[in-house]
Amino acid sequence: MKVTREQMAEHRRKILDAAARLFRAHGFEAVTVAEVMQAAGLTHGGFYGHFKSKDELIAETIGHVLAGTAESLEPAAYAGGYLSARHRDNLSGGCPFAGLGAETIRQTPEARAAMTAGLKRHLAALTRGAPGATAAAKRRAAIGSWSAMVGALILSRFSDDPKLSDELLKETRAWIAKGEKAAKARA
Amino acid sequence: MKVTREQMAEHRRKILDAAARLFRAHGFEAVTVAEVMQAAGLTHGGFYGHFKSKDELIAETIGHVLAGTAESLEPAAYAGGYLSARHRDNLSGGCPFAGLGAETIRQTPEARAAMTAGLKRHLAALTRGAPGATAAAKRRAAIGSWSAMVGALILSRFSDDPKLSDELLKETRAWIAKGEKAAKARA
DNA sequence: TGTACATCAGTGAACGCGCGTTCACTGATGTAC
DNA sequence: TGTACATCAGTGAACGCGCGTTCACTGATGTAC
Repeated sequence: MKVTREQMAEHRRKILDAAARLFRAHGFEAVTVAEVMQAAGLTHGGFYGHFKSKDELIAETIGHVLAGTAESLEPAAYAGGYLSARHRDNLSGGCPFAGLGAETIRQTPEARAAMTAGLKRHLAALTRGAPGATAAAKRRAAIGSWSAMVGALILSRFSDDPKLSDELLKETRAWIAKGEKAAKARA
Repeated sequence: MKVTREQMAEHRRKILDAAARLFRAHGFEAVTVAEVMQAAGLTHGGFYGHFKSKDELIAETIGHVLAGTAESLEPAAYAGGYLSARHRDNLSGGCPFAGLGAETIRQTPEARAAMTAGLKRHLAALTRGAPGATAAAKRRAAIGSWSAMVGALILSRFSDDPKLSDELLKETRAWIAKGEKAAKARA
């Protein structure tokens, strides 16, 4: 049955929220449209009233989950939470770049564009917060430490040896902190 | 029809080679058993004479593609080829950790174990080649720079802006080289 | 070494299943008067 | 403001398709004698 405009907007938000969690937990391909709709409290048939296709949902979900980035992020401090066991073990609420970045390569141009736009905003925030004598040095520190965070989180997540997994997080945190300390001394 | 034992062993190798290329190019889920067998020059029905299931193929393929690691790798030098446009654009022949690591989280325990074993060997080689005053410093440099390589490759691959994509590779190379130079000065 | 035949790697049609998507229908909404 | 009805968001059965896997069959291999 028909619902109010406000309810429909809320349904759309719920679908995107559910998709954001399910995609990060299981990947784009393994999650079905019916699962997303059930998680949103709806039936699968209504999906196509909100989105043209599953591919459109994927692109919209990336934009949705990456909306609202911080203004400025200090890389070493940010790495403290990012490279934590809590974040590693929280797939469905975790970083979309680490969870879905590799899969996004094979998605539609719209999905890649949404992911790229989010990455640019995130790097801008890290660049603002990074130490460094010059703008180029700040940018370099932001890119280097952010790449290390994403890589370490992915490696630590698939590692089935808990000691190695923890070591990857801890040593990458230390590596980023060391680079930052050196940059601060120079600045 | 029956083939010689040598031919059967070669067929198995061809299946694993084809799977290694296809999985890296399109991911574990998007590649079908029939596609792998066709790429190996066989028909899909014969697949189950070589492997118990697609899941077993996945685990065996990871072990196959990660077999034969280098003895010692110097991180900054290794990053030169790893963080290159050539490697970024070569999905099917590229690094399995970057291409399949994130997806491996949701695969069977056997697949994760094969990936973890390969990562340990790779980190050992990078640790041997890394600069540093102590064993702990070498290990830290290996983990930090390797995480940055994997992360930067993934980010550069999904980025649809060529300038950003190139910048990610270049700045991460520079970031790793800078860290290495500082470590060498200390050692 | 040569022959007879049991073995078994590979073939290709067929299976059951779950997916993305469609569609006829329902009934509350919200607009025209 | 109240009423009549056209609109349309959501439902759930159904669709076509492609997947992983099975299986009866084929015919070359390789062993027993």
